[in-house]
Amino acid sequence: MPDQPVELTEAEWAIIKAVWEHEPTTAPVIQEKLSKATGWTYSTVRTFMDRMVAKGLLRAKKDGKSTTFTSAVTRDEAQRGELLYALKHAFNGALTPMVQCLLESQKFSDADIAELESLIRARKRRAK
Amino acid sequence: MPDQPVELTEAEWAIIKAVWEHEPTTAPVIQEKLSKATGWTYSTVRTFMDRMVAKGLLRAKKDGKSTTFTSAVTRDEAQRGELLYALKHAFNGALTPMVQCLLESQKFSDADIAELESLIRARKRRAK
DNA sequence: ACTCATTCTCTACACTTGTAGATTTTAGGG
DNA sequence: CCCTAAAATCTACAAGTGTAGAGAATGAGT
Repeated sequence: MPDQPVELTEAEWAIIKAVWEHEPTTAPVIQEKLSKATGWTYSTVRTFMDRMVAKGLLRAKKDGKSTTFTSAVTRDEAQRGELLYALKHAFNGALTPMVQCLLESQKFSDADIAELESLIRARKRRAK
Repeated sequence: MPDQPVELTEAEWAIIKAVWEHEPTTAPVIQEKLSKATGWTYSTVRTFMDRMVAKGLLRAKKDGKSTTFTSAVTRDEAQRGELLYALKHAFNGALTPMVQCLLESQKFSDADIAELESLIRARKRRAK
């Protein structure tokens, strides 16, 4: 588990999502996977990945010709970090207004709402 | 309403929150308000505010000696932007996992949960 | 042992963000 | 009308982020 809340830039999100889906993997593979969506060259992708290793977001193991990368943070940790950032800066740490803002976003379907209700019910059972 | 989703840096959040609380206001006032928490000098605060005007986050009107600033985005817009950013990057646009992640954060009290339930009930009534 | 394609390394550069000093402007009080 | 305190302007710089080219290393096949 990471000591500090995990914070990722936009590019880092793209990279790490690809890594999660393919790990253990290599820079050429990630470049290939992202090239369609981003147009990034090998150099660009590799620079990001090396920087992410330096930050402790990825792990690299050199093996012969090529380098194998794995994630050093889980999807869950990264998601939590992102949410925590929003919570702290935009909502001063208050959860209810945050959820409220979420609910007010027009993009909820009735099915979503139903799902939320069951999430809450489950949560209540667990909390008891 | 802003054309593009509003995105703020950490420093910009600090500034705009102070502006919302005091607007219309001036750079010296904001500096004063933030100096305790941040230690920022007038120059620093003013630089941020000018950049925020350039980005359309604040509005400035020069009047005589000093410049009056007002917000150009509402708290709601900014909050939504932050949430949208998290939703898009961390959750690939899927609301339910986002809420789920939120619910799993240990920081919810029973009262919070109850409040959420009533938010959802309200939302259902509105949606009908 | 040589060559070629793959992969890596190194270097670079522009733009953004965080931070602030130095200097100039200016309005209001004497 | 001049001085001064307050405010503004201008310039700057380090670190971080997005982006990539040029050239070196290396392993696999011949």
